[in-house]
Amino acid sequence: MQSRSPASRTGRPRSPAADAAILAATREALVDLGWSKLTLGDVATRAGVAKTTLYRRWAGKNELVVDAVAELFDELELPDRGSLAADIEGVVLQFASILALPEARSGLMAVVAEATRDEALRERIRASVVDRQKRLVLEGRSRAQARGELPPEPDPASSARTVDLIFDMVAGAVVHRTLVSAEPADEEWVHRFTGVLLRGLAGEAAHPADG
Amino acid sequence: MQSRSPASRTGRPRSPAADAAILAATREALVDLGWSKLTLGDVATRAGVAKTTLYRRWAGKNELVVDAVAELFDELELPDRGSLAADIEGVVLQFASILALPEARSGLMAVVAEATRDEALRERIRASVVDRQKRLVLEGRSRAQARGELPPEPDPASSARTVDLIFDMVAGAVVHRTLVSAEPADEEWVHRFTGVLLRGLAGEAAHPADG
Amino acid sequence: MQSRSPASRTGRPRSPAADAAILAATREALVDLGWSKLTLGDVATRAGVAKTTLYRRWAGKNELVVDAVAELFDELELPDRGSLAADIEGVVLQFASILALPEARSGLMAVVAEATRDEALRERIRASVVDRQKRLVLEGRSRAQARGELPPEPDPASSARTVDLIFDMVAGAVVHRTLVSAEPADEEWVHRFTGVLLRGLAGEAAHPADG
Amino acid sequence: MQSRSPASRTGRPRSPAADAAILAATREALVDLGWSKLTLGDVATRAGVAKTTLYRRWAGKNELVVDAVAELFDELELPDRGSLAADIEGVVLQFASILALPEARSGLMAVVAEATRDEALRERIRASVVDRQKRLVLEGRSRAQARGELPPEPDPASSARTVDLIFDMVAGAVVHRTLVSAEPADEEWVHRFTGVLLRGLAGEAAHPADG
DNA sequence: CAGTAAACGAGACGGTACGTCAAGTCTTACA
DNA sequence: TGTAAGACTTGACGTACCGTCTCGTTTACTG
Repeated sequence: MQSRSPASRTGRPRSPAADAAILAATREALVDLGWSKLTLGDVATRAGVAKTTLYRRWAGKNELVVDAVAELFDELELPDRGSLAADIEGVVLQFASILALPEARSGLMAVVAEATRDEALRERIRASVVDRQKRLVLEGRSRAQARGELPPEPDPASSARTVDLIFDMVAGAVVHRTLVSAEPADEEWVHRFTGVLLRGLAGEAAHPADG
Repeated sequence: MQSRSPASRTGRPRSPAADAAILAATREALVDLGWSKLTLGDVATRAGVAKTTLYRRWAGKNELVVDAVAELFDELELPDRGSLAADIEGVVLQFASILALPEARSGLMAVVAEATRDEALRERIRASVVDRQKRLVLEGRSRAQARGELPPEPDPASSARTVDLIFDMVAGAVVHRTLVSAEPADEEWVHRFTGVLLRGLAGEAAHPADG
Repeated sequence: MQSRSPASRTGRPRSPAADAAILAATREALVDLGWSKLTLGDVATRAGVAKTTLYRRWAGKNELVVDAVAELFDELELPDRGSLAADIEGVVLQFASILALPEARSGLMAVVAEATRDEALRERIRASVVDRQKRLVLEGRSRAQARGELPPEPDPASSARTVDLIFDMVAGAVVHRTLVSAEPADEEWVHRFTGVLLRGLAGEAAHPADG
Repeated sequence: MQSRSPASRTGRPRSPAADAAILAATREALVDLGWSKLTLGDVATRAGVAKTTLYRRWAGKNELVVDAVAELFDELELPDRGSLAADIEGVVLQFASILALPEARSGLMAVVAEATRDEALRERIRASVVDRQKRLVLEGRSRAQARGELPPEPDPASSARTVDLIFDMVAGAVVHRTLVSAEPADEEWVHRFTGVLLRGLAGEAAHPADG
């Protein structure tokens, strides 16, 4: 989340506890206040830390919230439920349950909005949140290939494009359902969505770029 | 966007030009500054209007930006390209081209983020932006039914659920592709995406709730 | 103390009560806290005014304190005690009694210190505090001339130099006695000092520039 | 300037060079920045010393600056120019030349201002700066008595009062001339001032407490 | 000549105040 | 009554120093 030159060996070392306290306080403040009313002074107070300590480690509200929210996604993992469809449903449900948390709802869309005008922030989100979860798609696919549910990938470039498409469709649909439509992404919805997605992708393998 | 009691007949009437000027100034400011640096004082100045005038018509930044962005979506229409797939590709491309506008990118996600903690704002977005475009899905479907590409809807409740699912998938995927992945939703991508979606939905008709 | 273009006729006018409240609060804070612990935020709070209102009218702590202290000196006046020596003793005692006020002690030397590196501030002090009181020296001299205690001034240039010298000696001695030596400039001291000064000046008239 | 218990005999001794470096850096910073912008962190950096080292030796900015400025006055000495008037002119000119140094101007008045609310600081200034120079007055008087220019002192108490008065008048006038009037205390001015002072004091001897 | 205790540099730490900025309200004169 | 102008209160901003602390390192005296 931040790094100093490894050469700096001198001086008082940064308190490692402060990082964790600040990120936890940030999530707590997101729940209580939401993004727009969250102030760094308040986060510092909640964390029992001076404002300067916070600014020494994060450049601003955006970066702080990205890191605080990103930690929520680290617990995602691909369950082994025996079939591709069931595996995917499981991970989509996990994703939906994270997006149901108020600390994620409030913060995530806001930093995405900020990222539309801030390339570095966009990169940080991609690195901390998005790319970190792409492993799930890859893992799910290779597991399905091992089961014989999917054929091996022929072309790496087209494979990457497919992963990206899947990710945009899954993440986009769940986010839109949860935040814009404000309806729960519950088991029934996830089941329907996964069905449409997998059937569509199955066809995609047959008609990779036709009309 | 605002209403006065019909009884107020006395006094100086509100300038109708001011509304348009303010909304245009808002979009201009969104382009120049983005959501977070946009200030109502600046919008008022750009519109050649006093801050008081602006506050008399909108409750705050959120409401103002929703209205300013909503106008952008009014130009969406369903082209008649001869087939369901082609029609959908056309409207998705239009949607993507709106999301490519900086005034939409900056503002839309931000108000969605705000809406996670503001029921009234969420309703305003749904009314001004989302529901207004659901007509496209309905129109596309009935046109396809007229062409014989789709069977008539049997059950209105399941029909509504399907429309919602389609909308979440289309809007979500385009938004995610555009704003998070920060890749253009160009013809090639839209073609692939539409293919997956329609094939998936075609199967959905056959297995409406299978396991 | 501050002036706006006379053309600004529009907009809400500045509250005239705020000026007085701020200056009084400044003196109060000088008494309670002294110069170095006085903060503009605290002054604003005491005055029942927002910090921005204060900054709209004064550029900073220095300018504010000069104005607050200058008002203290406006009450100085030359008593008519019947003789030059008695008149001067009277005014020196008044001056000493002002310097005995904690709000003057704390603030005056501090702004003089600041003024060593700020030409504009030095000018403001001279205009607000020093020059405003030179009238006392001039008035005392003309009154003494009317009484026949002093001869009429021959040369205006040398006259101005003499006034400056008197002022430096009177103000300097009282300030040093009060603030550095930290002894009271009481009647006995003022009497001795005035005696030395007047006898010295009487001689000066006879030997205006001897070697 | 600081003292440690004589019992501390063990451990690394304080660097004697650091004291000198810090005081010199303080004067340098006074010249460059003036009192109010001088920071102890900056002084430490200029002295090539850590902030902790500085705080181990001085309690704060006030004490540090008093010591740094006091050193400037140590070079004052009474020249033997053959007459009381000439001797005094000489020493007043020296005093004026010190007050003309920016490091003295900036710092001296500021610490005097601080001293109005800090008894210990006032005592430190008196010990380091004022009393140290009173020797000049005493020395000048005894030399003049040796020359027969002044009668021997009859009463020690009245003598001390006279020394104090002289000191307040000399130091006060030069300081006011230099810092408030912001005019140079040059030879011509010093000559006029000294003339007034000595003639006044000569009379004082004749009328020690009359009107 | 090893042990020890203090001084030292570096820099993080909890604070306080800074001066600025925007939000949203209020007060004026004018239309 | 609506409007433009701009003063008003409020509260957060991000920065700068304060004076303290905690490190790892250096340097004299001492046993």
